[in-house]
Amino acid sequence: MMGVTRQNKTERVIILVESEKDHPEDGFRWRKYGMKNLKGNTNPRKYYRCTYTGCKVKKHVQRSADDVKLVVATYNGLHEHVPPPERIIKSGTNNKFGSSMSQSGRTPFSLSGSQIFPSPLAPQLDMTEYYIAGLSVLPILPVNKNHGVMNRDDEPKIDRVIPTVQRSSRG
DNA sequence: CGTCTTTGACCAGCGC
DNA sequence: GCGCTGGTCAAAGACG
Repeated sequence: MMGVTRQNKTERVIILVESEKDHPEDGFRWRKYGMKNLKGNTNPRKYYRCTYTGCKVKKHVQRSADDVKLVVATYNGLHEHVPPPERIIKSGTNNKFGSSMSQSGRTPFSLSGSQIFPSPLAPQLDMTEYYIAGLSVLPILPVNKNHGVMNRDDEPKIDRVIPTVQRSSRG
């Protein structure tokens, strides 16, 4: 059936990203399955589901009512897999893992271009790093304000904010 | 032809 | 018990 379950026990990761796109790339493949206009936010919330076979990870993306440039991506669950290589390759052909890392050599963490996902069987890994790795390479900012995001079930675990601003040229 | 996006309707949980 | 809100499903259309 619908299966409308309040997953307040599921691993939840909330990431704030400054992006002009409603759905910033994170390395995984997502399929949109719904959209809803929520109260208190003029921007609609979009629901995505991981299309990876067997993966039940879901996420909803919503623009902050305070900053339209701020995209709040809430991940429900953990990926028990790694982003499909094809995805990485395709993305890398442009400016994702491939060029961005190979040329700049800068990595978000201790990850290397060939070891971005060291263990595909490590669901306990901090998936946030994966998300961020796929999103962009930027410093982490402390989250002081909740932007009024999710206050219904419990306190969400906002791991970090990722302002994807073009700061590379600014220096 | 296959995949993905869009959109409306339905159902469940919570508050009053 | 009723109403509101949030979350998900399913069908149709568009694109590669």
